[in-house]
Amino acid sequence: MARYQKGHREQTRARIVASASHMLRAAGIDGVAIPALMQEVGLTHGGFYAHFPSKDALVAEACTAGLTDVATALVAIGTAAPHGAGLHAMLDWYLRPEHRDDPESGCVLPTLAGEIAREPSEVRHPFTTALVTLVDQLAPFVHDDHMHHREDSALIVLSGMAGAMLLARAVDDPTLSDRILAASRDFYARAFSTPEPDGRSTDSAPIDPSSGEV
Amino acid sequence: MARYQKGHREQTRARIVASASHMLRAAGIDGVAIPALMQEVGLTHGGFYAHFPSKDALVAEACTAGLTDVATALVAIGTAAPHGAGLHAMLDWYLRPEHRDDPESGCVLPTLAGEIAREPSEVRHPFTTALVTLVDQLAPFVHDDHMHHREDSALIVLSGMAGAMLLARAVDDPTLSDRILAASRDFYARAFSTPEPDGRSTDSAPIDPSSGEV
DNA sequence: TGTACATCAGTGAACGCGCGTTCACTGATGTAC
DNA sequence: TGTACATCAGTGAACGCGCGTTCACTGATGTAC
Repeated sequence: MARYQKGHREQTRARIVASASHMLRAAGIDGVAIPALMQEVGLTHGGFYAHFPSKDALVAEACTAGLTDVATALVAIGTAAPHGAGLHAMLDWYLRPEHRDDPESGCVLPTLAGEIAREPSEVRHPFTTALVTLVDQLAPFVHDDHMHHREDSALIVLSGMAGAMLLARAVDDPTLSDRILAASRDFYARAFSTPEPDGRSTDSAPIDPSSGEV
Repeated sequence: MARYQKGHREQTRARIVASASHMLRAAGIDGVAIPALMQEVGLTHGGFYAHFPSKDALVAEACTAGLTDVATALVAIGTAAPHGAGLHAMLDWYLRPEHRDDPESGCVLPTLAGEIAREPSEVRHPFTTALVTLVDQLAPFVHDDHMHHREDSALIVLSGMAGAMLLARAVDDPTLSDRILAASRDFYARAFSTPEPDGRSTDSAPIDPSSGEV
């Protein structure tokens, strides 16, 4: 073995987490085996336990990392949009068919939240912390007349998007799947977009949703 | 072995499907092993393959059965509610904490849809058919000013409820979990309830949600 | 009425397989003296 | 300057285990003649 540069170990660890984060979204927690993961990273499986005490520890970290990635992407898209159109841009980005067809690089919630609910708190606790952070970052982009707390509205939009993507992916019929996404996109945009000074809602032009992965 | 009464075989098959339907919601598809399932039914694992050609075939049938159960329960609750308050009653029933805490007897969507998305069409196709039926049954209870199709509104409510339950179960913090459920309940009730003749929406009294399992 | 055989739901040992995890080992470099 | 040893990321055989599935068998009953 070649001698390693400083920080090599940390880099390897980060590569394991990044690969795991993508493989978990694609195949689910039970669908990812340590040997396959380490092969993807370019190492042999034995080395895994030099970096993580158990598969659960890796799952906890990879899920959290995936959720943080979504948060970053959503905030970037909301911020890049014209003033008042941030939520609309986020909805367009999240609920587009390309996202549905690429779960590996997409939001963690539709792919993994169902399994996370059955994981030990070692996984669920850091996941919860990351989710709260995501909700806090979403809140400034969400408007609602009736709610006192923007975080409530952010929770509703986030769970609504996740639920729509969940069903759109589970369903066998492409037409129905597209319809779930389109109907939800329109609905949440109408329900939560910032009203213009004159009182109408902002049905602003859609933002180009073709930018890269989460 | 005792000789069997007429229809015994069909009854055994139905018992396997019913047990599987509950066990799958509790532990996920990968979390249910054929030996454990057959033990639950009171038989040995070898007999399984006299009833089903494979685990996938059972999963397809059990998921569909679970979804049909939810449809039946929701329609019963919506129908029993006072006129115009059906959706409100369904939301109260679906999004209550007791449902969150008893996934085994609850809706299939938050527990299994994420895994179903990765299953072969042998599973996804019958699931889709059952979902369409559920949406058609929900549609009469849903009202919306903006949409032309009630089925779109029903899809939105259903995916919104599933998404809220998905996150409420994944999260580690009971207060946050309750908050997700309560906020979604209020929001969808406001957004989709039938308007009264005078134009106000029906914020009717909550229906007793203490009735049995799905 | 008696005997031989078919039926049929269920049994349980056995199969190959891949999993998570452990551990003795490798081999290139850094450090002590 | 030379030698002995420590360090350290990674290797790969091996462990016990439980999975989905197969299959020869059981034993009580129904049916043919």
